[in-house]
Amino acid sequence: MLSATYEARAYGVRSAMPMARARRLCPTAAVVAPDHAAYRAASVAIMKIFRDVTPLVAPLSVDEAFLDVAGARALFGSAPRIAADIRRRVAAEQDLTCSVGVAPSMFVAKIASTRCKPDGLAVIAPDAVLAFLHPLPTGALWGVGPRAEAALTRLGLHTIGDIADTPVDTLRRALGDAVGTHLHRLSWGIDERRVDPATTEVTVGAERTFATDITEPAALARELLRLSGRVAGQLRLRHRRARTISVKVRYGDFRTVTRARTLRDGTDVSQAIYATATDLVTDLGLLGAGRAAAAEVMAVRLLGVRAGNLVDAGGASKQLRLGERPDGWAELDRVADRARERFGADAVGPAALLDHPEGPPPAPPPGPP
DNA sequence: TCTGGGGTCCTAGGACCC
DNA sequence: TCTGGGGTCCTAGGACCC
Repeated sequence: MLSATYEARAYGVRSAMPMARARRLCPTAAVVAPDHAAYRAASVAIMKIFRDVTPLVAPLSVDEAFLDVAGARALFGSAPRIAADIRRRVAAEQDLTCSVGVAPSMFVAKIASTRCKPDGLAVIAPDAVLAFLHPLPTGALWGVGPRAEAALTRLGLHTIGDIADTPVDTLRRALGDAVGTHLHRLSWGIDERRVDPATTEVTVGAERTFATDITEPAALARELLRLSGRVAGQLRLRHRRARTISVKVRYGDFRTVTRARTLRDGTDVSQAIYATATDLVTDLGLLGAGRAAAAEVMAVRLLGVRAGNLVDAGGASKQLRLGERPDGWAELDRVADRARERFGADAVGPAALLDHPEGPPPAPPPGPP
């Protein structure tokens, strides 16, 4: 399940909850199929409203962004005034409510907006920051999840004020250097991060949880091919290439492992990513000749492919090494991209992914298409 | 209560180099 | 020949966020 209304949340329904459980908790709930295209369109529209105010917009997700309005005040009035105007425009143009936190720093604005949801406006003036923060529970801090909260509780710390009154070395011992130092600074309202509109992705990935656990090598290989194609497509869309390919496997018992390999050159080629991913999964004993005896093969619940160490694709194609010949896979991707552009996402795809439940495994990596 | 899918960042150990 | 320290890169795992 993707999300839940506040009425459903009153029954204990949360986002990311399995559908069956959500229905159990709230049998009267209406279930609506998601419309991702509509969400994307609304997202683009509200981000444009933000950019009408300032170029310093850092999107946090489809429906959230940080805005630095310091320079916009001369034009549009005080920060609270700007916030109210944005809320009005979003309501008028998109028929959506939104919550806005106004504060001297990003993390205080974030906490403020969280606490005035839904459809609220919270303004925390600079001299009110500590009075606002210190009574809040430690879990309200951005970056304090269940684990860190438990560790803080073991130290007898329950509020942000408690963190502020604790020596930073105590926090570092309990939570690690980075987190300990960071939380202590936040507890005093110190956050030097600036709104940076130029952030680019560090990794691109795709993963899938199976409805039922998979043991069939052919099915695993097919999914690997599909995921590799999606990742490569995202890379080409962003004009990026990846040097590191990693796979993620979650077994039936929820144990999760990752394996990664860094290549000499960055790639955005479906087949290259698929070949590397296949190698990594083979090394785990799930595919190929080294596959463990059938009885020992763990059922796989989730399979993922991720591309990291991204570099700009630039204009030039990959340097061919001595004795190396272009193999046609990159050209195949380009042709397929153009076909999908014209005829839709499902226009072309690997034959191995055609809809036959027990189809043959995809072609092995090497060899021209 | 058995847990989506997209990400970010941190830690820790090992290899390698100066 | 041995030793130390620092920096960088890579890999694996884990916490956390929306």
